[in-house]
Amino acid sequence: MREAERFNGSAPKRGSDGRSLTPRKTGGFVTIKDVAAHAGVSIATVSRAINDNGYVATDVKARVLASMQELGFRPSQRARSMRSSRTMSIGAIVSELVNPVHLEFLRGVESAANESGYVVLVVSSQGSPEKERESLGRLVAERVDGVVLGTFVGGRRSLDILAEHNIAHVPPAGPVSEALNSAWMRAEAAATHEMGRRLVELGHKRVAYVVFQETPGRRAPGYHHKARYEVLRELFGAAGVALDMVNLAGLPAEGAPAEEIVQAARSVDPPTAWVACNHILLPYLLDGLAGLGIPEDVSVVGYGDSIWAEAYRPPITVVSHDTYREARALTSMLLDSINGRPLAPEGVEYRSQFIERSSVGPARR
Amino acid sequence: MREAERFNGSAPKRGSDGRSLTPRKTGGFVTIKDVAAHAGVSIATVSRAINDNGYVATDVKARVLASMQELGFRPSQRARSMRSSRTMSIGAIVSELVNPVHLEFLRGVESAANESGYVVLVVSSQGSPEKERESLGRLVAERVDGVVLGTFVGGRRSLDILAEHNIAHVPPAGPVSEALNSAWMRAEAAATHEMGRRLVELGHKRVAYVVFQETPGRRAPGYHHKARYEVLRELFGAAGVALDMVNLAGLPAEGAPAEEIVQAARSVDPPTAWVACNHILLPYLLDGLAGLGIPEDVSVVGYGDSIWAEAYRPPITVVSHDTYREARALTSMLLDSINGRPLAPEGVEYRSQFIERSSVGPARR
DNA sequence: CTGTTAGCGCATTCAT
DNA sequence: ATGAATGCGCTAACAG
Repeated sequence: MREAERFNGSAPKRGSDGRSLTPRKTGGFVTIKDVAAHAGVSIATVSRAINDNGYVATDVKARVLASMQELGFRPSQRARSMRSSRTMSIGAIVSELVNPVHLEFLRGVESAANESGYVVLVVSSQGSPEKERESLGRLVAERVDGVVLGTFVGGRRSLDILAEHNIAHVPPAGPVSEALNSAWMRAEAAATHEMGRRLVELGHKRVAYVVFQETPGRRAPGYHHKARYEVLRELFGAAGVALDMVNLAGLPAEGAPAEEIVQAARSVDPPTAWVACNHILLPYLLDGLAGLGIPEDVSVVGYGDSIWAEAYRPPITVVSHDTYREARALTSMLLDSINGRPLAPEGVEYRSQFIERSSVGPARR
Repeated sequence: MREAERFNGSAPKRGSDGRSLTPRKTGGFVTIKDVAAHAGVSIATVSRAINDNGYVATDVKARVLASMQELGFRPSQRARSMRSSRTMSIGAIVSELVNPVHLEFLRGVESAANESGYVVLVVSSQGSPEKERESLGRLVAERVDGVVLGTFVGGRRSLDILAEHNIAHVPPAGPVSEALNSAWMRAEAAATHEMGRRLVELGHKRVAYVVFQETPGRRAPGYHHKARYEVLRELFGAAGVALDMVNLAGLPAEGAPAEEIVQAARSVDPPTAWVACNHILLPYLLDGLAGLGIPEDVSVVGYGDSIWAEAYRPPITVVSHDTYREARALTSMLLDSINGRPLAPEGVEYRSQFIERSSVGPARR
């Protein structure tokens, strides 16, 4: 049997022609009215029974619940939101769905949201501020109760969309251009500083910091790596260590190592330590450095940890933080705010850490 | 400034106390009524202007559009769905948000959905059939127009939830217990067969197939690896190669290699080739095999590709398919069906491939 | 304790 | 070409 046939059979589409003249009868879903009729009560009673709200005689309630079961009734959350102005949904936005760290983020958001009965709308900006605004607009149209910002690229203008529509969001809007979230930034800066000091200690004199190049249409989630870069620049400046920014035009093509990395590694005075600003860059960096011994020839550091970084030989040194935990905490905070619950006074606790593994060693002389 | 304070300031919650006496005025969103008042027309005219539907005088239309702009009006998709029985949303369900392959899947779903103006609700089952049903129930409550099944664990009973509510879904429901999707399975079986033949050819006499152990509360997305295992068992049976199933109780703890793998590798007659049934298992497998030379001592094969598998030294041989492309195609198919568009007669084209890299070599004698 | 009613935001029909 | 009125499914106010 062909695929398409089986598909058709399994999923008859509702309201088949796109333009029936009368409002379609809710696409064949069981409604509260059906339940009311079946149980021989009014819809108000059904509503009360569902929500355990107001007075309902015990036997009546039992009858209603039985009818619900039998008919397979699921109250429409959409209809509910019409009245309550709560949609029980939140949005999560990330720049691109390619970085395993984003998956950690989504996992955190989803788990915290689900625990509180919320669903998560996932949208991405694909690195484009324009696309980002479009995606946020979609979340507005869906009237999500709040938005968790993973990575975002549009800066203040994007946030204004949410502010304009009075949609709660985390992290809170600070001066985005400086640092999205100062607590996060502080933790990250401290760990970055620690990492930098270690490289200095090991005698590295030239360090490469690998980032994605920004283009007009495609921006990197800016506040992260720029601030880190500043930390390193300052530290290295004082210690007499050169810091090269290596810009990748994009994700290298399949099988071909990144040209920019290969070039930099072949230069007259090549870096003896390489830092990938981004977890997704790390494997590409490693691929680009193929042939060089780690850490005999070059040391390697990544941002963001994963089982792969740990399983790599040698295991890769990273600066990382528990994205899952932080996303969970951030989401809980958002939901607390939405529901008027008291917020934890300390906010989300960010803990970046420098995890030294054997990919880092003394600079080659 | 403390986190919580900044947060509160940035996201004033709407309808602060949980029980205002009158229906809340839509949480402060601009409505079609506001636009109508501002433009000095009726709401019907605004509606027509937005949707380019029916007759609207050109100048009136311009005025309405200007008012929309000025007021920052975004039509509520939720209110729209009330009438149209189309929510312009679809659900995507995966077992767990940990496997990078799932991220590829979500990326495919999201991109295809967005192109058609749909938003994606992401839910997970966390490997539990019960949780899966709950999550699907949430999607039903949200009245999604369709669901893309990534991995799922609840079998027929889960699908029945969708069928009961007449919600379109892909892949189509076949006899789940045998194979969710025969086209997919065929492609996967062919590539698996090729991989197995190669191992035989290289003289391997004992092969380990590493999977996650199922427990009552936690099931592996079954149809994948069982079917593959069968392919290998048959092939190896004929060739006189032993096939060991190595069950991992769960994800190994941080830093500690999986006990089950270490044990099997140390046995009297250890496997000379190892196959990870799952991309997320691969790094754990590599970690567990640490100390053994690849491919001198043991050969390694993974299911599902990623840049990490490629960047690993040696690069890891995999059986993989383009999850992103397939998820996109699957989603497009779902949307075509929902919108009554003709379906591509051939359905989704699945292409599994055996990608041999240097992690596979002759069996050690 | 229960039923009737109004209205959430929007698209649509029917009058004008 | 436009406006008034209706109803999608549901909850909450009010009247029995």
